[in-house]
Amino acid sequence: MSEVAALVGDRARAEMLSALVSGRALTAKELAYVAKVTPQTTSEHLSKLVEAGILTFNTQGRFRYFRLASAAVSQMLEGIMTVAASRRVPTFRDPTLARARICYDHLAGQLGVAIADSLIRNGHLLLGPDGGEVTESGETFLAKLGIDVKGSRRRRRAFCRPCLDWSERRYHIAGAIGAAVAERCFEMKWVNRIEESRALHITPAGEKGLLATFGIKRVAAEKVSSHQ
Amino acid sequence: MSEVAALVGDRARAEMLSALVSGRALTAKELAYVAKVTPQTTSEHLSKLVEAGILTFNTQGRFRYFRLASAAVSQMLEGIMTVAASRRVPTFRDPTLARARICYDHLAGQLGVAIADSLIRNGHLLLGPDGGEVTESGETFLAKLGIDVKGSRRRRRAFCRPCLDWSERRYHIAGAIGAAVAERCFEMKWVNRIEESRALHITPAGEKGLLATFGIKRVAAEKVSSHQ
DNA sequence: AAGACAGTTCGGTGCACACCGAAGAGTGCC
DNA sequence: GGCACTCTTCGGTGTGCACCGAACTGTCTT
Repeated sequence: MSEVAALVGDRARAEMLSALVSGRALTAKELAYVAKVTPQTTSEHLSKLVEAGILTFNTQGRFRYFRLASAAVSQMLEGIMTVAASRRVPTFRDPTLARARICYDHLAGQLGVAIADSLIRNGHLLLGPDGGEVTESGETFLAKLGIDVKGSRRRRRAFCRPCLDWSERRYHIAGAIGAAVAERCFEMKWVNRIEESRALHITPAGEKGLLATFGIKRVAAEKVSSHQ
Repeated sequence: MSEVAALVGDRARAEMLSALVSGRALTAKELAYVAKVTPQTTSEHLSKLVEAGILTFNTQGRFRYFRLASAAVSQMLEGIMTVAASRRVPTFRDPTLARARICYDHLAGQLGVAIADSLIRNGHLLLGPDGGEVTESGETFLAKLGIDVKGSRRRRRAFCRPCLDWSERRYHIAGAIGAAVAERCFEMKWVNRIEESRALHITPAGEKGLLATFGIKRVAAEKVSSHQ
């Protein structure tokens, strides 16, 4: 256990892993940039992480694209982040990140929690610490958005999993259905990735769509959450 | 994130934390013993872990009893262990640990998985990566064992949660109901804690009871699991 | 074939920190 | 009060390892 934790325990490697929780595959040079170390040092770090089964890569020409090796790794990192965040003063280095961000492959932050809330309020979703489920009305509702719930359900991975949000300290939707919702939001250009970050930008079309679909009024305008 | 992971990343501290995943509260001296370092060194480690919100302690006379600070910490450690175990060759340092052990406050290892399997097979329990639930017939069944399912359900903590077993690579029951089952097994003297370890010993009464109740024939006799 | 660029390997430097011995503070028992 | 015991604080030592510069391999471009 200590070997794995020690790998995550290095500042530079932790920065690289945080960047990869976005689910994207990044090249060694990009990772060097986010970790603020030279390519030589990055290379050492990456080979250790691959050796330990935390990352995998595939080579395309002279580029090497690194990504998290498994969902177990992603879950481990979320676990560490949750403990780390629980200690921190409620000041976020990046308020954009608290507003809307990507968490491996699904939406998180105020936006992720707001979507989950809206679905729950309207009887489309059940979500608790033990797990989650989409109701029949939810299946119909999401179909109108262009999401194939039955298809998601058939996939091997967890279908609907609660994910504890480290900034909001509440649950948002993960699993196949969480990924499907996020994918549709990208496709419809409701949200854009902000370069070099897990943060997301909500487009004007997104503001409209989110209000019309989920009744979400500008997450940006919401006060910093009021719990604890 | 890196600070928290770095704390777990030290060999001695990781040994202490592993010992505490058993859910028991241990004194500084006991932790010094499991970590194989002097009391002075242990004291430093413990104060760092408390400072970081990973451990808490309560003082009783001249003793200080340390325990994990929260369920989030426990979940983080399980996550790290899962990733660490996924890499290891399928040789366990301690086969007793693979057979039956305590995982925070519930049963794990071959025994934990076998109990979950039996309950599922008989329609008493639903358990998947997304969560779990006890059925009506399960409620009746567990009541006969002396477990108050409704009472467990009312508790604030997660009621029935899947926990990925690092030795079996399959799910066993965690959450309030998992803790309740474990507690009853202790009360009925089906299993005993083995000193200084998370491992459990199955008593002769336990062998009988487990066979009669769950149809489990000696987990000790089972072959080392056949996956991967 | 030459140059540009991505990534790796090697060798050396410097710092952070785990560790222990010695000494001190607080508690319990007789 | 005196002694035993648990735990902590302080100071000094040793080492593991992150880091970089320099040099090398491999791929793409022109």
